[in-house]
Amino acid sequence: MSKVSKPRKQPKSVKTRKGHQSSTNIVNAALELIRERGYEETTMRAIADKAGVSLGNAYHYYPSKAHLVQAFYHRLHDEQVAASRPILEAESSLKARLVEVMRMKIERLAPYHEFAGALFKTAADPKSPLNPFGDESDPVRSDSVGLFEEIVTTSKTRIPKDLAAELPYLLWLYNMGIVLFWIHDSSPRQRRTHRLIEQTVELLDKLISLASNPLMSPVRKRALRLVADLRDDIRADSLIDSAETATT
Amino acid sequence: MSKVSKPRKQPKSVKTRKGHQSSTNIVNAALELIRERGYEETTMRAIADKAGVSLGNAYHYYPSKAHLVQAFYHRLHDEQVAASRPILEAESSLKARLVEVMRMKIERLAPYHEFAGALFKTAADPKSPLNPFGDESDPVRSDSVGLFEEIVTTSKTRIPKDLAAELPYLLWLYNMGIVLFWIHDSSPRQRRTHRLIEQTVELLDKLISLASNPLMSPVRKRALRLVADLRDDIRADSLIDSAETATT
DNA sequence: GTCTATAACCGGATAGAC
DNA sequence: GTCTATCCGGTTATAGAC
Repeated sequence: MSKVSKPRKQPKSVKTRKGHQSSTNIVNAALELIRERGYEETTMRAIADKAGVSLGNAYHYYPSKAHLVQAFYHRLHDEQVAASRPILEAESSLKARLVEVMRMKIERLAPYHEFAGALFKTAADPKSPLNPFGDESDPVRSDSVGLFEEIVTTSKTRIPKDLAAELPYLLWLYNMGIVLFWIHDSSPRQRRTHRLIEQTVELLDKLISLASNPLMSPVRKRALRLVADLRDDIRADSLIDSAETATT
Repeated sequence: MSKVSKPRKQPKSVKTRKGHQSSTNIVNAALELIRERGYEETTMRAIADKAGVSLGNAYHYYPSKAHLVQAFYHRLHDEQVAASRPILEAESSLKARLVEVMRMKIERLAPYHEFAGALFKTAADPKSPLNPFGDESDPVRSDSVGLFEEIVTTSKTRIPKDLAAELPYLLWLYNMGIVLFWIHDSSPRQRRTHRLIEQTVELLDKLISLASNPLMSPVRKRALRLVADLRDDIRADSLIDSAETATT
């Protein structure tokens, strides 16, 4: 979990040396342009131009603009994971770790705030490769859940076993929620998102101690079972397709 | 709250009788086509054609395709609100009401499931008129919150005052979450979403009684203050813009 | 000043020749 | 693997008609 910058597979089979060259040229061009100008302002034509290939050729390697954006997103994510290392070493309580990691995450996102909406827009489509719940996001997602797992298991805060098992996934969901809020947060330096993080982490921390109370065991168990179900279901999605009529 | 089909304002000033005619022709054409073919398959050209106007003319009345979709969404929403009337009369407990209303909502959404993703996609952009948190969605949103308000206040379930004040908004958020899940739910008849509703409402109900316990008062108060803050902030968003540098 | 229409732009995506 | 030529659909510019 949370190994940084493992080589991501090429979207389309790259057989020749020249092919490899073109392919990487394209991602690099895309990455740079997106960083400079944002998502919508970066046209496929500009990317192809900068990469020194034709438009059609760019599409030969990356089936859609979203796939290129995914590469951008991957890199961002890797940087975030790397940047959490020092935080985990400096802090040992769950609460402090969460606040710091979440703060850092949205701070690193800050330069992209103005076009994050446009980006998020393409991610919202279930069919998009950027959809955070989808198959194609699986590597990033597990990596991210892995980070939260590490935050939880190596923290000095004591947490009931059953809760500890689901907490990483729940925290990942929480982190998605914060990002969603951030996207819609037009306050000066996204101050509101920062406030939200502080307050919700505070609350989360309290809720975790509450949930650890033996009296809460029944509710906790029920809630955790629900979470586990849903988490598995997401994975199952891609397998079902038939049996549609049989169950009607 | 929850008055059905109040006349929605025309997007662009309509001064003449003929203008009014064109304007409504366009929405009607859009509504019908979207219902039949879905969002992406419905082109602006097809809408204009069916409405018997030119493409440019359609844009004279509706500044973007998203605005036309908004009309579709409004109608859907009105129907949902109307359909909850009988449920409120038949059920008096908060729990039963919530389950039934949520069930009904997604049942009515069912015919549009396959293209709901595409639709949602345009709604995800903060700048889109369809963005559920945005100004342009305000009428629908308050209407919807109003429905939950009625569900809460006229239910026989006893709820602490402070919680009751924020609960409608919280339930609206909850309902958005369910829709988000539904969009990604590819199980046969969206069975998983139904299961999710049953289980989460069950849980919500339990949590509400727990939160009503005087021992919980401090946590509850803290959580509610947070919610109130955020809710107000969303509205404030549109007012800020300057002072950016001053706070840096 | 309100409506309507035609023509064009722009950018994501595809076809098909080499 | 690479290119050129096109398609397609949202959007815009602009000019004439009422």
